Amino acid sequence: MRRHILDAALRLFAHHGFKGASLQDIAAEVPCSKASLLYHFAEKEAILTELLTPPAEGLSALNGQLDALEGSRAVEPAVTGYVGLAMQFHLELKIIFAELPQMLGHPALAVIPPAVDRLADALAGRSREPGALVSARMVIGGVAVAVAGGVDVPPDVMRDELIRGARRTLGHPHS
Amino acid sequence: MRRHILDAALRLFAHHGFKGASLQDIAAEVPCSKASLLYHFAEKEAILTELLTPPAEGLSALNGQLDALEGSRAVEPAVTGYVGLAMQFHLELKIIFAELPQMLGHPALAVIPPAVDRLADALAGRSREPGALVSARMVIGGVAVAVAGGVDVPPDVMRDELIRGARRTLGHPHS
DNA sequence: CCCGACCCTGACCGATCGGTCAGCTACCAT
DNA sequence: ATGGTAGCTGACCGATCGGTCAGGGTCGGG
Repeated sequence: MRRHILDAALRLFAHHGFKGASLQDIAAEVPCSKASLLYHFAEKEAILTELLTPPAEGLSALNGQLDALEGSRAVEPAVTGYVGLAMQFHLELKIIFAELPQMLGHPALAVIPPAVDRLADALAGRSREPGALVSARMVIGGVAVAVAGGVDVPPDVMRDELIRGARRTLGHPHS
Repeated sequence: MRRHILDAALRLFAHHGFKGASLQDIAAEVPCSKASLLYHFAEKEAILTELLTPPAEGLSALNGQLDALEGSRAVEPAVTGYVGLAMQFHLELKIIFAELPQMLGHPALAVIPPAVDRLADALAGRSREPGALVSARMVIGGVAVAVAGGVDVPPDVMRDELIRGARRTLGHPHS
């Protein structure tokens, strides 16, 4: 049941945003009563945090691996790791980008923006040059939008093209 | 006064989303009364449509120019034109990407997603190959996120880096 | 001096929001 | 049979939402 609620909430949050999808909407999608949602979850926000915990942990684990690498050695695993996470959690990613500003208010979600910053640092090859910083942000946003937007290609092709596009963006076309 | 309202609404919509920013919030930001907002604008949504009209018209005008060009000749002006629009309307762009799904419901805003599709087609050099389609979407999202996210570089440097990054993503590094 | 037009506002409306609560049902070990 | 527990729900709550309305303030032109 919790799984059904989370699935329905994931779809609705991704399509209409966190504030745009009401508990009534989620209950109608499950389907169940609104009170049943609040029996399984303490509050509406608890549903969101539980939805975003897996991708947040995935990103945190990726960052842990990337921290061991230095300089440009981190770029390639950062690209493949991020593309993999983005494709696995594409709906969650949509929520994260749409709701990113108000996440700073909720402690449980506040870990995400800094984790994105750490990923950007790895994608930039630990460089502080404006070109590297901008390119890193472009990869983060570009992969997210390409995955979220409806480009109709098979998943394995999409994954390959995302990785190659990201490498080109960063100026590391080889590998 | 209308200008003050639009400015306040632009900031709040960009930070909290359309549904996340209430008329009370906007009135407090202006500052004025909530009733005053609805004297100048028929409804809350009218504020949003008026905010998004200039970037929508700018994108439409850009698409008009790009339609005259064919194949890969459209790529370079598409890149520079889109980067220019993105930097000019970076807050509006944030709203557009966060609120993109529910725009299909409102006729006044429904023109935006197809316009984005036309831009993506130009960025892809009118190609139907998966690689070109994915790269075009990556440029659209990458530029938007890089502009919206707080990369602390001077505007002219940002503009230059965005154009170069987009060209690399598309595999057109020359020019 | 008055009038109409334009701005602006407090008070109010129904609807919907997130959240609470008492109680119903189904099940299971004793 | 019985007591307890887990799952679920309808009814309800205060707060806030977008939106309406009657009226007050402030002008410039006749």
